[in-house]
Formats: sequence, C-alpha cells, structure tokens
Amino acid sequence: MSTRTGLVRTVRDTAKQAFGHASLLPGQAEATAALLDGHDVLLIAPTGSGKSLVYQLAGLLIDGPTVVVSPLLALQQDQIESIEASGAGVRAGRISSAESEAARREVLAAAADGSLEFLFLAPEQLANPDVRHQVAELRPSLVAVDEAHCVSAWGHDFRPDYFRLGDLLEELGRPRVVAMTATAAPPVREEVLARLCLADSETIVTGFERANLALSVVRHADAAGQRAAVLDAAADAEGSGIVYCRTRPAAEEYAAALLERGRRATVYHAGLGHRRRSATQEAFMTGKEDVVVATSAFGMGIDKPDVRWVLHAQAPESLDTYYQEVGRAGRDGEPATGTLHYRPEDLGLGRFFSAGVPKRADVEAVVTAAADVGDEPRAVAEAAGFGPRKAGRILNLLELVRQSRPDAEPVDGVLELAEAHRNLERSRVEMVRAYAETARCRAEFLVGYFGERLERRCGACDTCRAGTAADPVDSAGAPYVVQGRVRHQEFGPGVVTDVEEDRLTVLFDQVGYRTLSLELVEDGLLHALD
DNA sequence: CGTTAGGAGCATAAGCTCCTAACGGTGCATTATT
Repeated sequence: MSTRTGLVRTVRDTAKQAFGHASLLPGQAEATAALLDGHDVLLIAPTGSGKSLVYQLAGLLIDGPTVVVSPLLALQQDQIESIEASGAGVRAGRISSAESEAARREVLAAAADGSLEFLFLAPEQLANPDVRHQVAELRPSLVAVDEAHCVSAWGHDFRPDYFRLGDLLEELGRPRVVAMTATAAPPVREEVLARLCLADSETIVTGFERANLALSVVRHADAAGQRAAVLDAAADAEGSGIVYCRTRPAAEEYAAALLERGRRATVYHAGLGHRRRSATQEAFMTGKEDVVVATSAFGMGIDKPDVRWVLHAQAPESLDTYYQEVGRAGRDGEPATGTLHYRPEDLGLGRFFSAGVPKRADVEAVVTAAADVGDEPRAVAEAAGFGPRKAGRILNLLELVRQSRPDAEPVDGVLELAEAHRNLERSRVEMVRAYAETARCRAEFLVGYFGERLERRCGACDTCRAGTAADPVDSAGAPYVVQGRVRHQEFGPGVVTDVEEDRLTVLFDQVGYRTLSLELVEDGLLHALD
C-alpha cells in the first residue's frame, strides 16, 4: 500500500465527516491526496465537478490558513457563503475594496488566531505590499488559484497582476498551490505552470467530453441573413438559453428584438451596473427569465444546470472561450445544443481585440523607468508617464525576458516576445476558423484542441449527422503523434496538437498554431524530436 | 479587421457615391462627487 492510497482514504473520511459527502467525484480525492503528499496541483475539470471541494478538503487537512485567489468579487461572495453553509464548521472571509478597514483587521485577526480557515482575495490585493505582508505573516500553508486560466487570458494586459501572481505567492513563503480551471489548452496549461512556478506539480485532467451536447455551425454570407437566422433560432428554441454577442450594442439590439417577438429575454454586459447585472443573473438562475443575451461578461459563476441551448450570434475570440461558453449548456446531462453562427468577417474582431506589439519608444521608456525606480508597476507607470495598463504589460514582458533570456538586449527581447505572443493570439483566432469550417466531428475537433483524444466521433454534431465526419485517425505508428515535439525548418520548434489523415496541426513556440499538409512536409521540412 | 455614422461633392434637385473618423470586451482598485 502506497502512502497515496492511505491519503486518499483520509480524504474520503474527511469528505464524509466534515462535508457529508458519501462519495467523491472523479479527480477530487486524487487531487487532494497529491496536495497532502506535498505536491502542487493543476486541476482541469468542468464547472460543477466540485473543484472547490479539493481546496476545502486540503485546507482542513493541512495546518495553517488557506488563501484563495479568485478573480471576481461576486464569485468570492458565493464561495464564502457556500463554505460557511457547508456544515464543516469553519469560517471564511475576504479582503477586498468592498470591505471597510475594520472588517479587514477583523478578518486578518481571525485568520491569525486560527478561527478563520479560508481567506479570499483578488490578485490585485496581493499586489498591494501592505496586504501582502499582512497575509505573509499568517504563514498560509495552501493557496488555491481559482479560474487559473485568467493567469494566461488576463495576465498579459487586462489584469496584469495576474501575470505576477507567481512572484506574489513566492513572497507568501511558497505555500503549496492548487490551480483550478475548467479549460486549458496546452499553451494555457504551460503558461499557468510557468507563471505560477509550479515545478514539482501534478496535472489532473477529468473529462472534456460532453456527450449530451450537440454542436453545430451555421455559416452565413451576409450580416442581414445572419441576424435573421439568429433571431429565428433564439425565438423558437425550447427551454432556457444564452445568446452570446461580441459587442454591447449587438447584445442590446438582439435582446430588444427577442422581447418584441414575445420571448422573455434580457440583456447582460459589463456596462449595466452591478445591481442590474446581479438581478438579471438571479432572474435567469431562478427561471424568471428564459433567455439572456450577453457579451463575454456573462460567464464565470453561472452554474445553471438546465440551460438547454447556447447560441453564438458571432464567432468567439478563441476556442478556449468558446468551450467555456458553450459548456454552460446541458450541465444536467439532458440533451442540449451549442450552435455557432459563423461569418468569416467576424474573426476580424478577434484580431482587433488581441493586443498589438508595443512601440519601440514605449518599451525603451519603460526599461529606462524600471532601471530608475525598480519593478513596482505603479511607480514605473508614473515614471514613464504611461497608464498602468500599458506600463504593466510592457513590464510583464520585460520580466519574462529577464527570466527566460537573461543575456538578451531587453528592448529587443520585449519586442520579440510581444511579437511571438501576437502570433499566438492570431493563430488562436485561426483555430476558430478551422473549427467552424471543418468537415470533421466538432466534438472531436474541440476536444483535440485541448490536447485530449476522443476515441470515436460524437454522432450528435452537424457534421456527424451529415455524414462528413470521419472516424478519428489512429496515429499509432505514424511519424507524428499528438503531443510529440517537432522542429520545422521555417517555424522552429513546436508540439503536435492534431493529426488528420492528410495534415497535422502544430503549436509552434514562435508563430502559434499552424496546420501543415503532410504531403508538403514529407521532404524533410518537419522533423520529429524525441 | 470590419462596420457604420456623418459630411462633402455633385448640381435643376434629391438622393446617390465616396471618403474619413470613430468604435468595438473582460474587472480589480481608487478617487472625487452627490
């Protein structure tokens, strides 16, 4: 009997005694036992699969307080209430801009005397030196990073403190870390592991397949036809559903048109104010509203089991986003649909939103400022005369250059890294095109994008039903295998992410995803490394 | 990158074309006003 088997037994006993769970879901015991065994863990499991229980169990079983890093204040509130109502008899609290100074002192004092086990905060709080030092003095033994894909998705520019999270956790005394997310394609996994410095870690992945979800794509030639088709589909679809739009005006417009057609529809986006947003979410959760027409703001924390359909009025920015959004349909296991209304022109928005390469002069200004005033982002922003976001992004890139290529000239290094990142972002947009235009099984394609393999085609998507989808290629014995390292004469090193009969897709370090014809590659253009 | 709103030009005038400029997503925290 290994110690791991004994630890799994301990975890199961605690789940039963403290939380009243007679059995655990796939991955829960395994992930918790790995933490107890002294490892960091990257846990990739769908929403509703009980990721939270992993850090809750580990938090109870490991001495010392647990810090939970969570991106949204509303999400933190839900989790705190759920812990305090769980029957485990432990307290949870948080530090955020929504609490008074007195409330913050009380929470810190309770954590220090051991009466509060779980302390929630956003990365921006840890970026504040005062808060960070106070939290470090609690000697936290475990850190849970919830929605860990944010490190990659938001860290580069939108919320740069996510990018520094690994360094910030280092200053808490390097506690054990469990990073949790519902989706992470290989480059996202790699980035989360690297940014959070999870060296001696275990990655635990539970199923990506959603057998009850029928995927389809409707292609449009013009915007008017697209709009009409979206409205028809959303007006007639049975049960509750979500319509995803790319812009706020589009969401407003579709919601109004659906209301006019007699559908109980309401709009949700970040321009609407907190009160109205939480009212909309509540109305949707309780079934008072049938349809929510939303931007990507409507997402994290939405766990309504009986969403019957998710409809994308326009192409999403990436398949990572798409899987998250479409995955909100059919959590109850009953049949559900995910339909993408696709017009190639809509991919242009993805290009626009992905960050460009900064100007050389701006990079030079930040490098100079950092040499003068140090690495504190706010100080650098002020010294360089930039806004915090612009300065933060360049500073993040500079930090990466220092870590990965200490001998490089900093300005050139930053520009090269920014270019590689832009290439990756653009290639991810191209993967949306590839998904929309594929003749293969949609589910197989999507699951393959996340580095997993579907043994047989789903049988439920539009291409399977139309008979165009072939069975998955058996790559055993083939020269290129999924996850294998390769080197291309022009594009450099990369990892194979997909193998088809006549072509393969490779994620290159420098240029992102590329789909290559096997025929063209045969003349020594691509070499398998091992 | 793609869409659209608005102005200029044309010139029987009204409405058409052409051009340009502006706009487009996700949230933390902080700060100044009611």
